[in-house]
Amino acid sequence: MQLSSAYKTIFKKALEKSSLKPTKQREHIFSLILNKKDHPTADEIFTRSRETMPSISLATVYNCLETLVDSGLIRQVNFERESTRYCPNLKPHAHFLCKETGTIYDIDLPASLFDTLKKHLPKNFQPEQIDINFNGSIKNTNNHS
Amino acid sequence: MQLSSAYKTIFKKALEKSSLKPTKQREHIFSLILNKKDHPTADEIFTRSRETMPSISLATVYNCLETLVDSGLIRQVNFERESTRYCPNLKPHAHFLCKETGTIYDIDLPASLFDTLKKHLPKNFQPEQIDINFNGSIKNTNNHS
DNA sequence: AATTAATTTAGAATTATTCTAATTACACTT
DNA sequence: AAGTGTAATTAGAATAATTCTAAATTAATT
Repeated sequence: MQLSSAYKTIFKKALEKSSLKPTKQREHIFSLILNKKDHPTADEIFTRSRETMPSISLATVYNCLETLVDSGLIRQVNFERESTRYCPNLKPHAHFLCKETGTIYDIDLPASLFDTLKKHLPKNFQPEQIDINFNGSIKNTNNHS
Repeated sequence: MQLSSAYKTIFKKALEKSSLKPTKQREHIFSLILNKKDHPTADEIFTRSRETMPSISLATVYNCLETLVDSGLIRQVNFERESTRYCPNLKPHAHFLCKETGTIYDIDLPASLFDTLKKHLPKNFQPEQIDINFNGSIKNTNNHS
């Protein structure tokens, strides 16, 4: 579980901007989320972390995730009141939850669509974040051959 | 806390469609949400219910809310993992959470915008629901007079 | 080496929600 | 009107994700 040197720089810069330290644990968790982009929960991240860093605690996982989110390195994804999941994709996108499998898919969207959305707000409303969540199912496309 | 006769019909029809009964408790909670459209939590609804129906239990409030949502009479609103809130507005709209006051605002959106969003999904993705949540702050518009 | 501040840690506490099992209400039959 | 069966309500226990607390560790600085 290694961070490429490019991401290592991004990681350090982002944390230093808020005068936070690029610790082993923070880097470990960040690399884990980057290398398997499957929207894991804190608990899943905890389990995966332990494989290569057996001494890490669940509280640390929560702490690190919070600092990574605050530093803008990852995003939170929430569907209803399910466990919070984490996403390293920072491009403008929405999420689609398949009700049958529980899988979350990233749906890329043009930035213009977010602009259009913002235009529907009253002038004095200043959005910091916009979450767009679909949920539904994924149709089987067998071609009856 | 009375349901208008128009809403009473809607209420009964919606429940009967899923062969559920239009009980006193269900009607009470529905009317409460309709008459004060402020996105209350289950616990707030519980407190308000007790004022006029002191024997109702919290479990019943949760049960009733679930049946009302399933019957399509109200919608759930979730921001992060905060308590679920409930909304009687069934028109296409988004929600804006003001981080300073905690107030949730309905943001009306044209149905066409939801259609546009759907067009960005892969063809075999079938959305049942689309949630759009803004959060941010509301700028003070004093005119320095 | 000593001091300080930040981070990590284990485990307890919190809190919204769901579950369980008993009771009540109600429609339908006799 | 009494009995039966099913759905709904109820109180309280259980669950589960997350946050809190206080102690221990780490790392940087004097």
